[in-house]
Amino acid sequence: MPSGFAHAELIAVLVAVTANEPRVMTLRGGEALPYGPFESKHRSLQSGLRAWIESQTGHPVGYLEQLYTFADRDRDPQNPEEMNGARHISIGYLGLVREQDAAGDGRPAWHDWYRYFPWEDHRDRHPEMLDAIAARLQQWAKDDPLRQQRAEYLFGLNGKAWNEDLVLQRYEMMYEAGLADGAGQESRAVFGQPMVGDHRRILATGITRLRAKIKYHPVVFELMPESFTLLELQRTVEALSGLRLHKPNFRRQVDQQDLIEETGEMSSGTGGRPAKLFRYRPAILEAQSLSGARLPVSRG
Amino acid sequence: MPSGFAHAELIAVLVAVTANEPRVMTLRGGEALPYGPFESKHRSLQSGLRAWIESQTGHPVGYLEQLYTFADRDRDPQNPEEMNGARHISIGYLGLVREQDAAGDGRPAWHDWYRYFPWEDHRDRHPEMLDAIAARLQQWAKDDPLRQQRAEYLFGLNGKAWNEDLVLQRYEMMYEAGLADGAGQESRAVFGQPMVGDHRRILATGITRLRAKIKYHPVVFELMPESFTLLELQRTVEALSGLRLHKPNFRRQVDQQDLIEETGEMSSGTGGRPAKLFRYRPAILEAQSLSGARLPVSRG
DNA sequence: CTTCTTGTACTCGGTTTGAGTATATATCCA
DNA sequence: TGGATATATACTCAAACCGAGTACAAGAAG
Repeated sequence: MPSGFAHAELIAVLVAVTANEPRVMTLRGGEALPYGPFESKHRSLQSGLRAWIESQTGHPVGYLEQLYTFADRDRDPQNPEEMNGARHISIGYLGLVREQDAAGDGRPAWHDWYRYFPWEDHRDRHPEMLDAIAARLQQWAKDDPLRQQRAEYLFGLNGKAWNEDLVLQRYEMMYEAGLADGAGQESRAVFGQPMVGDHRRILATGITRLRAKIKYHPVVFELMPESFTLLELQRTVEALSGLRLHKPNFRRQVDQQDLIEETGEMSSGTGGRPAKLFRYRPAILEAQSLSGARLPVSRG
Repeated sequence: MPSGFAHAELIAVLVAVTANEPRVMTLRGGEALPYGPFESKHRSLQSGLRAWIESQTGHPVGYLEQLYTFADRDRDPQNPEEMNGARHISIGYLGLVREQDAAGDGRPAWHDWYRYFPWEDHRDRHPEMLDAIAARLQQWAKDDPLRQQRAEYLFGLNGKAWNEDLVLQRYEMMYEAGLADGAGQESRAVFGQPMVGDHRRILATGITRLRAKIKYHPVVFELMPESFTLLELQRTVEALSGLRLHKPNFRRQVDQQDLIEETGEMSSGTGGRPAKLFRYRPAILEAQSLSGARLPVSRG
């Protein structure tokens, strides 16, 4: 087999938010992400994947973005022989689909993504699991000040602030420390549900990307129904970020962006005062930047 | 050839900044980016590519990041038969190397990247070429209000502000309009030096990524020598972003980030008052975020 | 010693952001 | 019927940040 040839496939992190929980599409009882070889009939990977996903979920993909190409040599320790010398390449994609209506005929299974990363949900309480993780990490790092410092930073220990964007880096440190996968040292407890091969890492990559993206690009709306209340929008962002947001400020931000408009209708009250319904305004192309970082430009 | 097998290679956008000009490494007299099949001997793509680059340039790569995987069917219209059915995949990387000392023995050629995108340099004047481009675009869009609006947004026409981050989107629109490549309609002038296949698009992807990245991650320092003055740092950022920055504000920002420290030495005056020399402080891991986007978090 | 060029410190007003308060309008249930 | 409860929505206020500009310091060049 000539060098330069490889076995290549697509793998997708498909996200939906239902009932304020972020969900991800899985196979094999939740232990694998959907994947498959790509067909050559479509012009671009993007369009081929889009068609495939729609056939699988029965729903159009609102947003699709390439995530990362995974190609390290020891990716899949399960069958190293099968590919007789060729490298194994997976091109990962992140896709957002609108709320799926209760799992359809049931083949694709959607699972709460916090099942795989329980320590990432800081909406209602500080996850207790974090204390156990911190203890194990501290032991792992006890002879290495750099590791300690990094653990503090990544996991918000010793008064450091929690940064919701560091999903992948946290997972990688846990993996290194043997807390993520039973493969190496199987005696001790492992945190979060494992997945096949490196699928959990790929999922972490997807979550990381999405958490970063919602801050400066209005992709959340790809997860919302046609019309929604401001609180529903907020709950969706909270579900993704794993944080509770400050309601008045959230509203103000959304308002300033000019991304939504009233539909004129009201929500059919689910317990409190009815709320105005809004719809997304594909605001003059994707011109908006939900708070783009700035350089100190000079005029003249 | 079974579906799922593909011809795979690496392609690199290698950037350095010399004499306040952003340069990119090229082959074939500046018409191609460096590329090649990957070797299987290294554990990860990253480490293999790193070794390869260092052997080519004679310099260590400071920063290396995966860019994008290009795999569309009609990527390389030059030799569609050669791969008998297998798809052609290129995994693109962005690499930053420190100032190369005057091109060494000359094999790898470094070229100012504005040679390929002359309209992207707004440091000293509004590029005249933009007017010609605007005219051609306006004609191309004259029957389509959406195209018009998008052109205004992308190219800062009719009083709209110029956004330096939209390099790739601008290039893609020009490509669509037939302004980027002589292949389609060869009669009219084409803007910027073309490259082989889709290499120019890949370069645009790299520039886009880098311009976005310098705003929230301190990667600029990978392009700087050991010690440098604040103005040198500013000039480097300006070279990359294609903008002039406001000096006092730039200094304030850099100061606040706590990313650099004085070396104690002074610059050997190149014309004016000597400046303090600074060095990068690998500030407590990559904890810094040069102005991270915020969500309106709530406490409690 | 004057002018040029670059470096460095400071000011000032407008905008954004974090945090909190007050009030409106529904449903639920005793 | 009339709280209690839950949600919706409008304001306030101070701190931080940012864009823009000014003033002055210090070496180099003529």
